[in-house]
Amino acid sequence: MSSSRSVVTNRKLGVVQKWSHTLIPTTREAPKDAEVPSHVMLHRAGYIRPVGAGIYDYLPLAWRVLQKIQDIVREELNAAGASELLMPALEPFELFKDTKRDETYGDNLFRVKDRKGRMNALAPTHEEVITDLMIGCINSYKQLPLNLYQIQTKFRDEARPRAGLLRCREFIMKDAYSFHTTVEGAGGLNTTYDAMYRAYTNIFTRCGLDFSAVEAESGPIGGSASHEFMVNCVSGEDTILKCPVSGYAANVEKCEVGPRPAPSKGYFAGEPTGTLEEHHTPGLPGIDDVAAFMKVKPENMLKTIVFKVDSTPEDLAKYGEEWIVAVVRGDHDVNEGKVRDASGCKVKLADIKEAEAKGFAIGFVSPRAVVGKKGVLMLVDRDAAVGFDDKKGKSMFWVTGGDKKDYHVKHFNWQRDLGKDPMDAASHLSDKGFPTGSLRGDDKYLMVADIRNALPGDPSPRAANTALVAGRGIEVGHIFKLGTKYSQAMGLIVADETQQKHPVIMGCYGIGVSRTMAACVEMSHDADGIVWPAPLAPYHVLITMVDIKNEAQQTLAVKLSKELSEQGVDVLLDDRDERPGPKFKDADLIGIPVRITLGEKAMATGGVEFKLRKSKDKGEVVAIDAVVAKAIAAING
RNA sequence: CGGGGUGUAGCGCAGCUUGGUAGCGCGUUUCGUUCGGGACGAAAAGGUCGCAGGUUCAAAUCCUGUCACCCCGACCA
Repeated sequence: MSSSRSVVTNRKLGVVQKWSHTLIPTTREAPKDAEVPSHVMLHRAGYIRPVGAGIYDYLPLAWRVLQKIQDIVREELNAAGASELLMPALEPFELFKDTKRDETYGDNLFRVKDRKGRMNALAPTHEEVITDLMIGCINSYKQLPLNLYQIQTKFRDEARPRAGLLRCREFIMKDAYSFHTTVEGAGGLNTTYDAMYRAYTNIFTRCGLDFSAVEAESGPIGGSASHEFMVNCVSGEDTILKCPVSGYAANVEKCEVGPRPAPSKGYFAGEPTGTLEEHHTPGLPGIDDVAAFMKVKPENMLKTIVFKVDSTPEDLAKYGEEWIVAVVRGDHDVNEGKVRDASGCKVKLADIKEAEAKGFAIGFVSPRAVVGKKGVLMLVDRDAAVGFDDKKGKSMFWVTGGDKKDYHVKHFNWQRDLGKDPMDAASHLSDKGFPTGSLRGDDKYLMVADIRNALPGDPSPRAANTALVAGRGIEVGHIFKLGTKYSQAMGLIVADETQQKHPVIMGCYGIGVSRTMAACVEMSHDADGIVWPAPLAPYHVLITMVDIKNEAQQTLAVKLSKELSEQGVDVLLDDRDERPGPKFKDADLIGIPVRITLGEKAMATGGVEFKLRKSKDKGEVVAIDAVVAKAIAAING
């Protein structure tokens, strides 16, 4: 055994674990509060146990899976040029005050008071800590670029922890931070970002996951500055849209809608379909309720959402309070990020009381509400900015709010009922052919833009005549171009060749390690239990002795375990004094990829039974001296 | 934070309406018979009914408060 004790070795031995010597508390039933498959399976198979809301023990099997994920993460990040370090989970609260994240993170930040009465935070992420570290270590461009990462427990006081390991208050995360003097060129942020994108692709591919890399809500630098890595599975809580031709994929929060032809008669143009009728619509909370009551389809309604501009103190002094009113079709959803981008203003959903004081009858607002109000820009989604239905070849029929409580109107017409002609107000066309307006202009109070969430069936933004298709996913990784947000706020400044001082440009890159384990189970399980991809399985091979008292089986179990582990295979040996039934049930539950069963019948013919967890058949008998090679081939295959 | 729900043995549940000495299944322990997909028989251990008040001769059960957990929504670098 001397070789295995060598300090320097190129061998990696597998482990052999006897089931009776470890803790695998399988259960027939899951706790009633476990609903999602990963939660049920990880509990029943003895991987996790709840400690509190959103807090779990990782039992030996789970910890082995987590370590395998971490090993892959380390190898790929090290190969991508990153260095591992470890920062504390506990940090002084002042660090969060510098970047105002004590406010922006809000109640999600765990706060801990120490014996001296000083406030500390349990870190939800480490931008502040690492920026503070770098301030003390880095002062020249010659020391950059750098890419540093850690794998560590993170804390977030989630409003509602749920779905087992998928949304926890304490979880394991890999977080990386890169530091640069430039965005472009050698050593720039983009180079590292691309390297991390490749590293993430390698990591999730090596984990055996079916995943998509999708564009996510952009960072402060703009462009495609953020990508999410999503495990594809129907139970995912995020909706993603993909273009089947170009490979473009994006989170629904971000997804662009491809070019659509402008209305044939022009935006807003169309004859009234009838006189504007007022209808009393009491006690109808949603668009669908109103639509049903008015006997129209939601797509014939206009939904009007009031945002308030999050003004800087300077703008507030100069322009006063400013508002953005977004109009979309009733069956569409307003996308706040697109409203922000189209208007060029940071916005937030208006406070109901404040908006009502301004004269917006929240819940019953129509486009008419903006007319005559100062400091209001109306953004109209292109699908709502029409008056003529080109498909039907006749003028559109709109139902919208009555601008007073419990009233809606029918036969709203853009040109007639706004009080001003919108075609005139929005007479300037953007380079995309949209009418444009501006918040601080005089009479151009409205503009047309893409401000709604994309939907399946919408045209792809990257391929002609192609429709977007929907999928669902679980976010397991996120890479992000941070820019100078933290370096500027905290003063991480370096001098360049000409002694000019610049804030350092940063990127950050996260992987939810514990969530990846759960997402993998969501993606890969059946009615009987977990089906691990070999790279993440806690053990590669499960050897089951049908009768532990049978000496031939004992001898063979030891022999096969030794041969497999010497080849680097991790072996779990079911040596429990149980009847075969429960052993097979447990084998399926815990999901080890290869099961080798030592039983009298097969051994009488010089063989053992060999079965893959993922296959539905009953397995086959394999000659004893061929089984090691066959197992390794199956694991590597 | 809004809406809904649940706390009774390790797990899953019944009992509560109509107050009267706490039960079932699984699991656990022992013995026997079994032994290839969650065996059978016998015996046994295990619960201050989430917690605190109150009503009552008497509270798992009725009342008040409180805590915990879960689900839907809001939220989610």
